[in-house]
Amino acid sequence: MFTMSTLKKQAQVFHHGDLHDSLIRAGLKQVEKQGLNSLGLRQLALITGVSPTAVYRHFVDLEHLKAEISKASRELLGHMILDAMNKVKANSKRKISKEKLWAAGSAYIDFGITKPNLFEIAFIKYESPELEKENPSPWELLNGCIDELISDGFLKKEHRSSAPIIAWTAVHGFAALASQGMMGSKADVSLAKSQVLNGVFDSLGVNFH
Amino acid sequence: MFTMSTLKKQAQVFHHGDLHDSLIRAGLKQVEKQGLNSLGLRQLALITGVSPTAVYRHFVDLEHLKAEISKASRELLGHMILDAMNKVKANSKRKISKEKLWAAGSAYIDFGITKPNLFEIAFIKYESPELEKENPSPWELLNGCIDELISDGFLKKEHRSSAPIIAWTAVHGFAALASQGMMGSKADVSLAKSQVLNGVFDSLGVNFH
DNA sequence: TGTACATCAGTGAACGCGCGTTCACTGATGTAC
DNA sequence: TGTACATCAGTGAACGCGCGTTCACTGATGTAC
Repeated sequence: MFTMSTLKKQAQVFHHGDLHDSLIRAGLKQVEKQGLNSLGLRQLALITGVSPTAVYRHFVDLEHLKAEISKASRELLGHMILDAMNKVKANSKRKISKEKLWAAGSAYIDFGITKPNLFEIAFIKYESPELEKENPSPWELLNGCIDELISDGFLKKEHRSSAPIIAWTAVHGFAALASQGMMGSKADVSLAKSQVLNGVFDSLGVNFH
Repeated sequence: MFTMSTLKKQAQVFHHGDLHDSLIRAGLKQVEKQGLNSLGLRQLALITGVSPTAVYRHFVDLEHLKAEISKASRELLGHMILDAMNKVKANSKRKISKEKLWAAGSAYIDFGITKPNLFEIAFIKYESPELEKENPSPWELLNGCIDELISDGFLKKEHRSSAPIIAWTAVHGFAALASQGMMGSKADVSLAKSQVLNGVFDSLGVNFH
């Protein structure tokens, strides 16, 4: 009880100290739970426990705030891909670049399925000139995979330019469609997912199994 | 001048006669030009030259109207695919199922690139229980292509179940990303497009060239 | 170490706006006799 | 063929609401001397 009120008092200090990031985090939570259309400046300020006006100290307008939330969502996706890749453990006898690509694609798709609203905001259109690139970037992680595939001798060099596009579009398309529930039941989704990932490897001329 | 005023008078009759379809057409035009967020009930009524209340004679609410516009957009996509397929002319010496699949995929992608806002609304989530299936349906056209590919002997029967999913996700993913301008310049897009379509044929085990 | 003061990061009230929807209504159309 | 009347498809005014943004402000913090 005492602790609670102490915490509350801390939350009510005049200077928030971390409002910029807090707003972005609140935005991610709000979108994930209530969908993209529920994202508003007043709504976000309310959740964060701050007046609407305070937002303008950190973002020029709602558009810019949304753009940053979108970027944060892409970074979340990047982290999930990275984690999945890192879980593929090296083995002195085996080269793991193929497994890493599979894991990356699988994580991308899972993000779309399990967090459809975050997936949606990650790829909205917006105009915000002065935005740094996301880090980690899903696109760059994918390109890293492709490079490894080549240096391990699994992928032909002449496929270097087309490989990332082929992999990205297939996996992105699947994630987009599945996140809208257009791929049927859970079992259907699971089967279709492995079909698509196998399809990617086939079109890269890499034998996964 | 006289004709103009006659037309205007006709437009001002009390009974519109075609309001249901007019609203959907107005919706498509509005979305294409001004984007999905500009779609409102009042806005649509204004464009159509009718009071906001009149809309409720034909749609239970805005959600249902949006769902019908979305469906109409999918049908537009279906028509573009169908037209592209029909332009592939039969030749007594050649079987054209491969060319038709290529044309279908190409048309799907072109729709995403040239009409990004219509592409967006075609695949939004919505809840509308009592909606007939779109006709022509892009998904069914694709499946027709696959069947032809098999009966022409180009595609193995064991690929029947995975083929449409592989083709759809790749083409849809490309269209979605390109429609957001994430594929770079026009030349990049054109190159990437043929890489993706070739990738689809490769993963189906069909040699296009 | 204490004080004056500039700067920073918030508040609270108010703005105009356009939205979706409801209400009571009315003009136009179609139908039965 | 004309008339009475039910039904259909619109109108116009009003509702409450929440939105993004602006304004003048104030409390908290950091810094120079």
